[in-house]
Amino acid sequence: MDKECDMGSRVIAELVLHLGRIASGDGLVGGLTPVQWAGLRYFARANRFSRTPSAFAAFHGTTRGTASQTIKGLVADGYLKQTRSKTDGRSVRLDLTKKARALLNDDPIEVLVRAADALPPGVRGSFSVVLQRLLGSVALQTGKPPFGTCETCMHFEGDGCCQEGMNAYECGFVKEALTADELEQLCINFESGKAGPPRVGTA
Amino acid sequence: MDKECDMGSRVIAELVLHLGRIASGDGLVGGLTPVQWAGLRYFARANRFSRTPSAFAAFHGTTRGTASQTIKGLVADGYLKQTRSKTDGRSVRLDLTKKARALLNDDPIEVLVRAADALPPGVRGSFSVVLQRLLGSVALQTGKPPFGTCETCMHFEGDGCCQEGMNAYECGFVKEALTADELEQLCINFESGKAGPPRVGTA
DNA sequence: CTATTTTAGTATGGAATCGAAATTATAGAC
DNA sequence: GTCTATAATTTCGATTCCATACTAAAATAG
Repeated sequence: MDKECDMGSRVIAELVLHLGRIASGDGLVGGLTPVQWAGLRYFARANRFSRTPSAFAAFHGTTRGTASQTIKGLVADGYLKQTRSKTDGRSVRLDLTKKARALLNDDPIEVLVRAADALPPGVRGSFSVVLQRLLGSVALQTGKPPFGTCETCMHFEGDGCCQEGMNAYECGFVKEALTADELEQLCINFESGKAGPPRVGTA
Repeated sequence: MDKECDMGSRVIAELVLHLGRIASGDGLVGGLTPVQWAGLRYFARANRFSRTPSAFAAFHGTTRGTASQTIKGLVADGYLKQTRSKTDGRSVRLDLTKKARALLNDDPIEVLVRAADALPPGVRGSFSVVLQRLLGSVALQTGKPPFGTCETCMHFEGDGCCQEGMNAYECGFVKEALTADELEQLCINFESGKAGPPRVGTA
């Protein structure tokens, strides 16, 4: 019984790894390596506080040195643009170029996106929830940041209504206002804890 | 609407990749690289028809040359044992040594196994089904073998009852008898098509 | 039976990746 | 001012990966 459960869990773990491997596209796709694709995806999904070499290293589970190399290649090829922070002379922010956004249409994981898109909507939703739960659990065990979005972050404040003297949305961690777009972007400072806030706009 | 669906699917795809990456363990774990771990897992789960360098290359989505190198390293370190086929002088079968089976207890994906084990049984079951469906869809799009088990394979024959002149279980593709254990092992010749046969034993 | 083609597996060389350690530069503490 | 911590980069050796070429055995054609 316990054995049977354990077997099912191990199959799930192996399936996740296998699916990730064959979907990430072996070798070069569109001139980019799997690592470079991972970088492009990250900088496309991360919010402005998280588009740094260090945050990408943490997200990707590698060292800052390796991350720096990957980023250097993407900058040299014209996929990322570097801008130094004005408030912190050490910090650097990376932004995708138009060339990169165009290339993302040929992302090799589109095969997996299409596969997920073929699922019934209800199944897709619950599947996504389970994935995030697994990710949170693994992140907790390995001591890595879970990288969630504002939706379920304990630092998220605001209800979408512009009241006097306060912003519609705000991050209590960096003490800055957030645009509606940024609520869906990944953040390295994510911390689970608060129940999901009310959402407006695209329901 | 279509956009919203697409977004959810893309998030799912990225989650799968990310989860696979951070769960596969960065760098050496127990003296093995992630690729070597993948090899050990494969040869632990594949049936005797599939424990060959070519099958592993197909499963892992790499070339035969790379697979051969990985296997060479595992054989040299005493984790795999090579035996040449008696019927086909070219073919080679790889089997795990006791040393390898012992090491598999320290598999870095145990963090993901534990995470999956913490899911409610019902959720775990349906999650696994969706994973397999995604894998099948991706395999179909990329033209790779889906690598399933007898349970839903169209080549599977038999009902567990030893009748006169026929085996309890048999594979219609390689025309050989199967043991009960082998029904749960991965096979490169898997082809989806037949509804699941009745199962006996561990329900 | 012999020649050709196909298949299984193995080497080799170059490009790329990775991680550890050392380096530079800035921020903040005392 | 000095010291420590942090952000990012550089360098180096080991490893991985893929493409290509190669050997050997089996299947097929004639």
